Formats: sequence, C-alpha cells, structure tokens
Amino acid sequence: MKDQTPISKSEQTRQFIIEKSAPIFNKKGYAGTSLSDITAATGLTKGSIYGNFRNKDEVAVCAFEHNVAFIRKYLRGEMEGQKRHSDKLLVYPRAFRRMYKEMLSKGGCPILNTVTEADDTHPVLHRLAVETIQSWKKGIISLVESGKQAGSIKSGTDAQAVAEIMISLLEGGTLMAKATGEESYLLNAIDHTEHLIESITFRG
Amino acid sequence: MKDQTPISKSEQTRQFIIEKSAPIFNKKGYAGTSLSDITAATGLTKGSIYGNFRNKDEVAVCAFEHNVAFIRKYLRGEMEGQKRHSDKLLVYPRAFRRMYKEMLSKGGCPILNTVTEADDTHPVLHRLAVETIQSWKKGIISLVESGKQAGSIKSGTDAQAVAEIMISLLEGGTLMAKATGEESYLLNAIDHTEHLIESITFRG
DNA sequence: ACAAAAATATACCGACTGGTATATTTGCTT
DNA sequence: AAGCAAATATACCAGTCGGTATATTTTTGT
Repeated sequence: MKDQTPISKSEQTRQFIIEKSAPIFNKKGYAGTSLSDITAATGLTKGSIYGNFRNKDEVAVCAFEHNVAFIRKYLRGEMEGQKRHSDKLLVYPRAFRRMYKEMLSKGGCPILNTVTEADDTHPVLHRLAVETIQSWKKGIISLVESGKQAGSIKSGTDAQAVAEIMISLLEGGTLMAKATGEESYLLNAIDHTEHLIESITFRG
Repeated sequence: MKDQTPISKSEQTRQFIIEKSAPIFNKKGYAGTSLSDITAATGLTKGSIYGNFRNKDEVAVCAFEHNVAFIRKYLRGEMEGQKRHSDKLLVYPRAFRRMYKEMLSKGGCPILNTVTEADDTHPVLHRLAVETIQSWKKGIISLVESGKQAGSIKSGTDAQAVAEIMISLLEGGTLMAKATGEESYLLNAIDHTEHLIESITFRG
C-alpha cells in the first residue's frame, strides 16, 4: 500500500515552484534571479519556498534539470523514428529548427545560458551544464562512429571534430540569434550543420 | 599653452581604473562585479571611483570599449597586411588562433560575455555589444562582396550567410572551449572556418 | 612656499539580498 | 467534527549592494 497517493501535496507545489521559476532562471541567470522573483512568479512566500527546498541553489539546479529534461525527451523521441545514422544526426539541427522560436521566447538555450553564467559564481550548476554538453558530444561521436561501421558515413570522418563543430555552430547560432534578434543567425547555422552532415554521408 | 600637460591626473587614474576593472567585468559580468571588486582591484576607495565616473554603468561601458578596442586594433593591423580578399577574411580565424589562449585567460571574448549577460539587465551594454557584432558582420559581408566583384571569391556566394556562420562558429567555439576547458572546440571551429573561406575562393 | 582647486578618503544612507525561527493556516485521518 | 501533522505565511536577521555628502589629502598654478 506504499505510495498509493500518486502525488503528495508538497511534491505538487515543489513541481509548481520548479515550473514557474525555471524560465526565470533561464532568462535572468542564477545570480540575477532573486527569491522575490520566485515568490512573485509563484504567488507563494519565502517560507513556503524554503519549506520545499533547502536553498536557492536547489531550486536553480532543479529548474535547470527541468529545462534540459524537456529537450532531452524530445530528442530521444525524434531519434527513435530514424534508422540511418545520418538521419539520426540530422535530428539535432532539425530539432533546433522546430524549437528555436519557443526556445528563444523562453530565454534561449538553457545549457548555453547556464554554462555562460555559472562559470565561477556557481560551480555546481556549471558542472551540471558541462556534463550535459559532454553527454551531447558523446552522443554525436558514437552516432558518427556507428555510421562509419555501418558504412553509411564516410570512413575518413573525424567524429570528434564533427561533434564539436556541430555543437559550436548550433549553440553559437542560438546565442547570436537571441542577442541580435535576427533569426537568420541560427537558421544559417542550422542549414550549414545539415550540409556538414550531408558532406560526411554516403549517398545510396 | 593649452593642454601642455599631456595627461591630467584624473585622466590617468580614470584610465587606471578602466584597465584594472576591465578584466573583472569580463570575468564576472556587469551585475556580478561589485564596487568593492573595483576598489579591491585598484586599491582606491569608492569616493575616488565616483569622483572619476558618474556610476558603475559608466565604468562598465568604458571597460567594455577598452576590451573591444584592443581586438579591433589588432584585426585592423593584420588586415592591412593582406591584399586578397580571401586572405583578409582568413585574418579572423587566424586572429582567434593567435589570441585564444590570452583571451580565455582573461575571461573569454568580451563581446560574447557582454551580449550573453546584459540581455535584460543592462540595455546600454547590450546595445553596445550588439552593435559590435553587427559591425563585425558588415565587415565580413563587404569583404565577401568586394571579393566577388574582384573575382577572387565565387560569384554564387551568400555573403550574409557566410558572415553569420563564421561569427556563430567562432563565438560558439570560444564559448564551448571556455565552458568545458577543452581547447579543441575552438580549434576545430577555427579549422572549419578556414575551410569554409577556402571553399568560396577561386584558386589561381 | 602658498593658496586655490582638484582628487581621494571616510562615513553613512536606504534598499535589497539569502536565509531562519516562529506563528498561522490548511488538509488528512480518525 | 476533532486533533494532529504538514504546509504556508509573517517577521525578522546580518550582510552587501550602489550611491552620496562631506571631510581630508594631494596636486596644480603662481
């Protein structure tokens, strides 16, 4: 009979706090988001926040994980629908093309935002964001390597270089688009990423 | 006999304050840099800072311009030494290759850092950083267009796309290298930028 | 060397920060 | 409906923030 109640009240408001504060942390950064920002967004008071979280750090970490989990889930779903390794690779730029409007309106890429701010100020968040990047990179590399084994990707391809260029390009494009307000930065970066992937695939 | 003294005392300490606080603003951001950070770095007191600057904003703006002027000067010098438009374009990635170590040790690219932080928090700095990016982009575009006129760059080239991809790639690579501590992100981005430039040039 | 002026230091202000101890309210179980 | 526990609100703390008015020191012109 354990865990019969699906969601306890506290777990519910905990999730509520995370959902409401996540976009704020993404827009204003960790240091830039104050407790009063959180209380204003949730309608709750400081006592309630600290009743559900140890401190501001914990809220920030949960908010970041919340933001990333959303993207991760989407990518995984799209990736499963593809069979060829090159098509799996193409999921990344295409995901950016589909989500960039929503992403920019929510304050931009959370990985990007977190990794830029939390350099010295917040080591825990920084490490978390870096791990997310490295996991993304490893995903691309193993995709390229598998493609080489399967013969769908050219054997001479430098997997690490491809991965790092893709990430730099997509994240750089997102950054510039958000900063300047010109979507074309990201759209051109996406197009170029797709060309890059095509240039390393064997056409059947 | 006016202006016989080359540098007034105040102008001297003004410059001193800018030089000392510029790397701090670049590392910790505008909001993250406090007056006490500035007084600690300069050895001066708050009264002295406010005797030479109206407020923290003015120090930050001067510090940013100081950081950018350094890079701009370097690029202009290198560019003058090249005659072919494609070689002028190659100055950008090569400048990154020469300066990235020093740049990363000083907290990363100031344009990048400023544009990421000062999104909502500090509109003046943000506008300044965006203008710097747009000026950079215009420089690349006019270089490509001139190259097309002169016949050294392929006529079908989309100048704006090339400019935006170059900027996204180089800035994205800088960002990722700083964030993860792996230089290869930037080095691969630089290599790829050079290949991109080569791919749009006519070989004689 | 002296006086005027410029530059720097001292001491303080109100506002806001993250955090906590305690009071109050809410919801669940019997 | 009562009582108990969980959840939320209130009121406060010390510290720091940017900024300022004033006192003191240093530089400058004669």
